[in-house]
Amino acid sequence: MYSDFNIAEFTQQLQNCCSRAQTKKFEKNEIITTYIKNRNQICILKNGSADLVRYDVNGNKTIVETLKENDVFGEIFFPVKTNNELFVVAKEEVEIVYFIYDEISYKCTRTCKFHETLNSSLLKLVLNKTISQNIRIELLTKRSIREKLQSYFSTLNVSGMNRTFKIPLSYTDLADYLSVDRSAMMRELKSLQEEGFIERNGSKITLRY
Amino acid sequence: MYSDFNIAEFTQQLQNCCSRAQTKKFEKNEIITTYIKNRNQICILKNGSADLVRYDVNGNKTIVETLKENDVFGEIFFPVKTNNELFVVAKEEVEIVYFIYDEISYKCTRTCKFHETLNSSLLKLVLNKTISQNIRIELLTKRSIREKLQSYFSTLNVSGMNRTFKIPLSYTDLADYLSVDRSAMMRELKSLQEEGFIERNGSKITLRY
DNA sequence: TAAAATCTGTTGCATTTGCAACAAAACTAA
DNA sequence: TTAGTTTTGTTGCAAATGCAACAGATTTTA
Repeated sequence: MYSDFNIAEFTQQLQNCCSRAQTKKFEKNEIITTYIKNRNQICILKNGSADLVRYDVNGNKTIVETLKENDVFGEIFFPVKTNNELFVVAKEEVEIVYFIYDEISYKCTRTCKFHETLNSSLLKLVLNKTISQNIRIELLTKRSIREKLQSYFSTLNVSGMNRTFKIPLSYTDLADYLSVDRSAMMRELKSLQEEGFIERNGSKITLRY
Repeated sequence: MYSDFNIAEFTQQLQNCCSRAQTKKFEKNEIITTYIKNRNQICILKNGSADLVRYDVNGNKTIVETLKENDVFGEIFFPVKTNNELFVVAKEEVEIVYFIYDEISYKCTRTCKFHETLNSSLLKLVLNKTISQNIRIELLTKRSIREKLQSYFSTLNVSGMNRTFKIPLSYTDLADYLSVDRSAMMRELKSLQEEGFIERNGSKITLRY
């Protein structure tokens, strides 16, 4: 929605400003951050991709969010009191910019031009996040695995043009993202294929409806 | 998290400012807004309660959000392109303040003190919304009805002190909120009771674990 | 206050989903 | 290149969930 907002530029300004924003690199499979303390931390993924993951008491893994270039994440988006172990894992080499909201927001001397537009920029960032979350919520409220898959496919097929696409997750991860059993999901994929709704070749899917 | 932020005061300022924010009242069961156009509308519930509801093609009802006093909602939080019929229904007499984000944000003459802090206030509002959504997402990723119920109960029992509380929804609505079948949910409530995890008296629940 | 509408509680049965397990394929690291 | 690890694909079976239906309780409306 806020495509007019240039996040790359914003990130650049953030790094130049006050030295309060830091950049850090991570290797594949490294843990970027754990959500424990209440540090009001905000992070922006400059490049690469990552998963926000939760394990519950039974050892069930859930991929809470999939993060790609220019997505924001951080403790500030979560309630202070949480029972769960939440962390962000790099899926490839990534670079992130992170800062503490309060530091950037209040403690800076409001002299640079950047600070005047800071809140407005952050607002756009967070509004975009809200929209993503609502899409996620819509998927999760779907009652059956079939509907969840269809909902997921439709997000990959945003423009409605590319009826063939590659799933950017392993099927194991996809099940953890849809919050369903993997074998049941595979079964459903098979049914969708047999009933002619999709064609499937490895991680490549073609919609046929 | 941002308890320092006084939303009542903010709403007041909003109404005084530029005449661009409007107030409106609705009776119980009236539709407050439908999410169709992309008006970048933001609403604040001044008092009362409401549900953000979706019906899918099969007629399944989902309560996407439950809204109470001082909660924000509006089209701005949803993707432009949506397949679903989304609307907000008043559960009792309500009063809302609404405005179009772009109008407030850009078109005002930036002379009043209010406008200087507008973006920062909106940011806090939206950050709080993000947190609520993450709590909602956590609930929805729970794999079983039992876990969903427990997750829901724990949000009602935030302080951890009031182990007895009244469910602010009918059981019919609760099922639509958890996105599960009502009879299956009732069965699960019965099991929880029989196994001694809860006591139940109408809409009053006492946690026993 | 009576009638209508909605909600609660419950059940039997069908369907879906989860679990456990395993072999084959694909990928990764030494 | 090879051994180890992870992913994919599949199945049988158990458990959970959904569906349909209905009676009684409760609430709303006329």
